[in-house]
Amino acid sequence: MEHTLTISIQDYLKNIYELTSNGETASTNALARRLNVSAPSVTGMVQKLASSRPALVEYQKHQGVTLTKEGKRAALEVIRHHRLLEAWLVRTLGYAWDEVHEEAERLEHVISENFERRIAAAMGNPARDPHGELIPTADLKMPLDDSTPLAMLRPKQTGIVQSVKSPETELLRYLEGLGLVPGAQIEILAYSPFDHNLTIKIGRKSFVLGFNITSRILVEEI
Amino acid sequence: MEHTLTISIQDYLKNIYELTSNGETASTNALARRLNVSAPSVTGMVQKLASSRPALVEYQKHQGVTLTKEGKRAALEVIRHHRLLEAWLVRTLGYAWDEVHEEAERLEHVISENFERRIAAAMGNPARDPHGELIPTADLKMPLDDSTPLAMLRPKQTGIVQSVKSPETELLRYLEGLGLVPGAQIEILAYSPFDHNLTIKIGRKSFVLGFNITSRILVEEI
DNA sequence: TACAATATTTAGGTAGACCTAAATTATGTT
DNA sequence: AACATAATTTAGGTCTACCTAAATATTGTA
Repeated sequence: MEHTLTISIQDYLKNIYELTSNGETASTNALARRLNVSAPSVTGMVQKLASSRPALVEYQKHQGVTLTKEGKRAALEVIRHHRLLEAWLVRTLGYAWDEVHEEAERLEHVISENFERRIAAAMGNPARDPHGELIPTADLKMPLDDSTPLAMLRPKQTGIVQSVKSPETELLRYLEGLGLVPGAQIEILAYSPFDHNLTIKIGRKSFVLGFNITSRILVEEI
Repeated sequence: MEHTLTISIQDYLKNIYELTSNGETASTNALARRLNVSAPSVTGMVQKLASSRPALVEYQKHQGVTLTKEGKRAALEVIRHHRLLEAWLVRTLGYAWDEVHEEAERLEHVISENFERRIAAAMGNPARDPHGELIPTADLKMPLDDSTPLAMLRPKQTGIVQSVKSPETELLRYLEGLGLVPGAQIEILAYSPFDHNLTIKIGRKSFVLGFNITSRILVEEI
């Protein structure tokens, strides 16, 4: 029952997990974009994953892909590795939160279960990575997330930043400069309905962010 | 001038380095055995490495392989990664000295220079790994090793164990049980010329080891 | 020095993960 | 409802790193 999952396959599963977390299927094109691979390559791989036994994905021509139970487990394993590694790199090697992604991206595929257990234990089994993202538990369940996208908040509402979903170094640095990091208290000052810009206050500073950014930040309303 | 060295190539170079450290060329068969690969596969890869520009190995049909300057640099880089990782795993994650090899074997190919620098600095740039093997310096020179194989010592001689060259968990555990680890003080009690067995004393215990083992242990004579 | 044993290489394939170009299916308008 | 556009798949390759079987060198020894 044990597959040997290649690095490529692990990457496909991880990305399918992320694309389907909203309940929709993952399209060939969307996957191709994320994986930096051509669309035909995705079709081929997805066909293979669907016909492997046990199947890792559910797939109907032209209908997009979803993960099977086995595929989801494997995806969560990779995501757990990734997020634990990010936390580990920040906490024990002094990496900045914007430089861990790339390193974790390569390490996630090669660490043993032993390594995983050891870093998790050494950190006291953290619930979130440095970007505030939830870390799947050791038995591979993704904890419930009760946060809302910052983009949904309106003037007068306040919240605490939970997580920032982005692998882009530049954006992360920019947000850090604004103080917009997990844990920060924010208040919405204004909303412009046409461009979906929000004016946000943190401490005494305030600034305006577009939907592009606010949709990628999750907050806990208070 | 920057090659992209695949994991396979890195493994070839590392093993060629080790096989040629005695000044001889590395034979196709010896490499095949170490890499767990067929002899024809080695021939093919070695031809490729010899004709790449810049060439990573020197190779003449039927004459075995040696590393070029570039190949040696690349090999030392991998070996530095490996040994730093072993030290890191033991020191910060509490791995036992006999379980680090396998983990380091996979991680060595994917860590960044940034990661390498950080763990080296965090450990204060250690000179040796947990097996006592010398770690190539940051500028990729292998420090001189003034130690002698234990197998060369004769009764009355004493020394301090420097390193144990073996990836085998069982042997390492066995030696640890005997107290034969880097740093241990030893004295030779007896030598049998026919089978090359040595009787060795550590603390109050003494035991007999065959050439197979004594040739893989390096000591500093005192 | 000749020849068997051993080491190495050549020849011809395979599997995985890609790619481009061309064909097909879906979709969104008008 | 028809058709252009976009999304997806099929067809046909490539490249890397393997493999086995067969051919060829090298070597040690009779």
